[in-house]
Amino acid sequence: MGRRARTEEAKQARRELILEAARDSFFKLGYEATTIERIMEAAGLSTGTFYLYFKSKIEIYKILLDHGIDILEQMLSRAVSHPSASASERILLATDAYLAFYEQHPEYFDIIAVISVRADELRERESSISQTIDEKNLRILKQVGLIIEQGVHSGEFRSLDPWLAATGLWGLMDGLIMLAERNNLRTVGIELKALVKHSLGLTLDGMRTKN
Amino acid sequence: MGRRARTEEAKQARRELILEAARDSFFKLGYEATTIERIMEAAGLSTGTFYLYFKSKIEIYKILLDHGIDILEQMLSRAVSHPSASASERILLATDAYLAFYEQHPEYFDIIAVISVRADELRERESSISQTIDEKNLRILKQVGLIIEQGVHSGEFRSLDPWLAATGLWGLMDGLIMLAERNNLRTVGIELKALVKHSLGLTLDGMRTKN
Amino acid sequence: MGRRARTEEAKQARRELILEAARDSFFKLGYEATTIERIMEAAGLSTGTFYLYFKSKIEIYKILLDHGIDILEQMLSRAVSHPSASASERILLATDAYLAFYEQHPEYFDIIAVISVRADELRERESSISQTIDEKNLRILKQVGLIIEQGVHSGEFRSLDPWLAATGLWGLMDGLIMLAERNNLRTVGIELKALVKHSLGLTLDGMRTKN
Amino acid sequence: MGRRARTEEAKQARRELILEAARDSFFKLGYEATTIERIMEAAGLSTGTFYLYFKSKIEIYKILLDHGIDILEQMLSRAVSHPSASASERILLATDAYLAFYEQHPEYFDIIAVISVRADELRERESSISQTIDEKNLRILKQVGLIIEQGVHSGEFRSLDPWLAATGLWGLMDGLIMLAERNNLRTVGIELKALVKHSLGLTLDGMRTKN
DNA sequence: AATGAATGAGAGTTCATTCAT
DNA sequence: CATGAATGAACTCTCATTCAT
Repeated sequence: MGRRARTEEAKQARRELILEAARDSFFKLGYEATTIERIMEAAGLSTGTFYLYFKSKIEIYKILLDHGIDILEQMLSRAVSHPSASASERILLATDAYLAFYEQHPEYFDIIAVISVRADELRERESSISQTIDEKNLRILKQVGLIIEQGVHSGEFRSLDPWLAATGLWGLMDGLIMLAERNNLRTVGIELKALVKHSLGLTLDGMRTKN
Repeated sequence: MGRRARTEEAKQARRELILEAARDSFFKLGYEATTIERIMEAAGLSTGTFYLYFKSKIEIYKILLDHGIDILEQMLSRAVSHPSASASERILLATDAYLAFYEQHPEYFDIIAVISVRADELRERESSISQTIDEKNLRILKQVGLIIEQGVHSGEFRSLDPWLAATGLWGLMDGLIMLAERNNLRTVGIELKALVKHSLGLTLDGMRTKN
Repeated sequence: MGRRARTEEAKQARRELILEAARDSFFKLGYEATTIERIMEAAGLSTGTFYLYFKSKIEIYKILLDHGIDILEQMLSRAVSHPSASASERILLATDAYLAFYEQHPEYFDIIAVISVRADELRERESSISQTIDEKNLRILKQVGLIIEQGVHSGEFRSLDPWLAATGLWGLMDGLIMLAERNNLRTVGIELKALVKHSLGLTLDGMRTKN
Repeated sequence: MGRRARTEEAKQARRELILEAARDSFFKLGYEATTIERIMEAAGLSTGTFYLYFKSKIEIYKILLDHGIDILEQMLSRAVSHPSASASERILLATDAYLAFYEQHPEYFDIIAVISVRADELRERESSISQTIDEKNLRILKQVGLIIEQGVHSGEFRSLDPWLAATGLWGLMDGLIMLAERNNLRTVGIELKALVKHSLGLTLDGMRTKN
């Protein structure tokens, strides 16, 4: 890449470069402690160039949030699309995918779930992005909801509100991973995977039809 | 209260005033976006006065964190001390207490659960407070763990690791309330209480002995 | 002493108490780093009381300066008043007195000779005190000048301007002690007393009549 | 110079500009009373720009101290390098150089000799600079010591410790100039040059071999 | 298009001084 | 008289953003 990104591709590549640098820094230092200068130094570019590609610090954060959710959505979609599997199995696949996302993209997970920026700031400016994020979040939840619905239909799960159940399941996953994030698990000597397996097992058990 | 807090009570009242103002601001804006000037303006006092009552910005934050956990612990202890109740019922009492804490002290909940300060800064200065907080957190978890243990002993629950289950249960509660916090529930038209009841029902069901 | 200084003596004693505390702090921490609160804490009084006895921080500094010069003047007068001694001997007595002043009242010496306050600030407000200080300084110099004059008259010293010589002698003493103050001597392994003796010896030798 | 210093020279020039402004302010107001804002206002730049060129307030002070000693050292070296001259003459050349330094660079002299910063602060941060300064000070003293040593060897001076004598000579110079600095001479109607000439004459006379 | 020097509005914190008690 | 809580201006330093180059 030359000093100037004349072609559209070169520009895109440069944009990507900045995004990566920003993602790493937001992950390592959090939103407030991340400076534009630091991002651009990591990207091997100058400070001013940042504003050629992004409008503001908060904008790039939102874009990353958006990216993260995109990746998660894709990982989930792929995981869930095993048509042959039972609903329980597909839910396990989905939660596994969530865990995998956390492990493979911890930076994105942090940005999505821990959210170190105050919601206000996130909403204030350029609310269009915020809306997009909300919509994507919803789409993910819907996927899980659909699986549960099918499980109920097929008689695998007892009669329950698929939406409620999906939301609860997702809250559970978020909550557990957050415990891990805050190092609260280490103190107790519990491993995240075991915890998820255990908690999820209980919940799925509760969802299944009793005979 | 006069213009100057001469008596010990007046001083305590003023301290409380500042704490409240700080709590509100930390809740609304997060740690970084909260400024001393803003806190003191809300308290109707001048900036310099802050340092008559507190050592630093991070100190007041830790104190609030500590307060919050204290309140939560008390609410939980009171709720859990129904000796006659079954394990399930006592767990419901505990989670109800957690929800009540969230509803009655949302600012505290935010400070405790979302924790918007970088962990580093929280640990760096005056680490004694950080330790206290960690210990209290653990104590809360232990209370829940004990209930489960008793439930296992009494045969109400099937054989399971009380610690794992308690941690999972707490993660679930955190996760669900956080969804509510982020307004994710409103979009889906779900109420927090219903969600908690539902999710908890499933989990407890999974924990119970099957015959 | 009671909580209130009703009698004139009690007030004077309190004034003295504050002055001592201030002197110690100015010596240990310098002018800028000394705070009124610290002074009054050391004096066992409250901050506000300071302004009952002194107009400002700079005023008390000037007063101490004044005190210091008073003490020095007295020590010198006493030392010099050996009427029987030769001029050289009396000069040695005077310089010894200066050294003794430095050793016995290092705090005062520091305030007088090192002068950590900018001259501007010293002159700006209430110039009357500054004038007094200047006058006293002059009086000290005059004493030394007189000794030299007598030495010249008696033929012990060769013909020289007593004022010039006195000023030079005093500058020498100040300069040497300042070297000691700045720890410059320690690096070179020289002791102040030896240095003074040596330098003064040379100068006095230069002053004496050659045959 | 344009509004922005793009080239390396322009940057150096701007750095110099700030250094000059700082030097003047340190000279006029002392270390504590000098503010970054004031320095930069004098330099015609904004406050933030200061930190583009210097790390901190104490750093720029140390740099100036260093500069000053450099200039003095050079002036002395040049003055002293008259190989043909006698030891006395070379000492006079050295002291003349010191006086010239005081007259041509009074701001630097003040920074070097009066030293208005508490030694602690000077040592605390980035102690390497402090060491350099100490070393340079020593080097200057050594130059004078060498001259005296040669004078003793050549028989021009009587047997005396060159180090002691050099230190004493330097203390004398410092002391005399400081008298001038504090305006103590003006009151007495003495001119610095005359005073130096006189005092130095006496001392040198004392150092010479008597026959 | 790219640079990075410059800006300036704050940030947290300190402290001489005031004044209600 | 004495107190010490309260003030608020001033301090050093940071950083998102701008804009001359």
